[in-house]
Amino acid sequence: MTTSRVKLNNAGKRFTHQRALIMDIIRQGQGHLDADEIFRRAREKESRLSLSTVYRTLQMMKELELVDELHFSENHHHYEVKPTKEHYHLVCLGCGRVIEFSYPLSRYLKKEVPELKGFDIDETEIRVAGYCNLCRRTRR
Amino acid sequence: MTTSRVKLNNAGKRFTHQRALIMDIIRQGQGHLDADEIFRRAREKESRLSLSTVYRTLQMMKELELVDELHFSENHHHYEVKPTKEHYHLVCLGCGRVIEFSYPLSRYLKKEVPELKGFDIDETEIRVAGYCNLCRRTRR
DNA sequence: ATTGCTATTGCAAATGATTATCATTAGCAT
DNA sequence: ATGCTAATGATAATCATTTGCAATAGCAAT
Repeated sequence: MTTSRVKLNNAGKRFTHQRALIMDIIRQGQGHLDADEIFRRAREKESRLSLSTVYRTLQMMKELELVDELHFSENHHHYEVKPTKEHYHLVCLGCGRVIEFSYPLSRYLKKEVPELKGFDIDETEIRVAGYCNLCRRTRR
Repeated sequence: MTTSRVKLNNAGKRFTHQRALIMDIIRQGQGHLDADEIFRRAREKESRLSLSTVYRTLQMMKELELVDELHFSENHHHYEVKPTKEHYHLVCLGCGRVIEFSYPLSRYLKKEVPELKGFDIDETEIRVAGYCNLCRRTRR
């Protein structure tokens, strides 16, 4: 998409086809791919792509606020395109499935808590962990 | 403390002094130590302690619900004793400082969202990232 | 107390995730 | 088309966590 090209150029960055590819994959990934999965999918199109490039691109897109990094209960992160509508995540501890839900933060959380604690909010993440309807059946 | 001893025994686990030490350190750590910091502090008392033991103990304490694992914007986790009062965390992106705030989840988030999505909730984590009053001054 | 079973430990090596180095390649302003 | 320099690929380095295994030590039964 041309909008990311503009955003990159404005930041003095180059619009490479590796970056375009990685962004496309995240966009199509429906919001919860990890670096390695992005790498594997991108490699099918561009077999010489390096994993370093994936990490570097993710890092950069985070800084330019084109993507958000999500922190689930794992030791790697997940990525989604910067969302237009406010939403958070249910993560299934059984199968790893991620379900989005929309939720407008209360005034209390957005204004009063940060004021009380003298804090400038950059981003808020809500992660609800549990078991999806398939997995709770299967559990012992 | 004798309560963790009982909890361990009930689960068929042994109460070793390594485990007692690690729990004490987490308890005194005021809720946001990572594995390596726990290891370093424990080592001052018990110089032969192994890092593996720290990881294994954390894993076990998580399963027995003696500690909670927190996921900040880093690639390692942090640990706190299972809290008695509901609270969540502000994390400073400048200095890493962690500030707790109490916040009762809305009925909507606790009941309606999971029902709507067919989800059994295990735990909920809210992470507010930003800059504390010291760091927002220092920023360019 | 002593014994015996086996969970737990320490150590070292293995694995997984991410970052850094550096020579080569390729955007993009001119 | 040209030149400057950011970005890439490949590899090695680093950080975080897990695993395998022989030695050790809880703890239940004597």
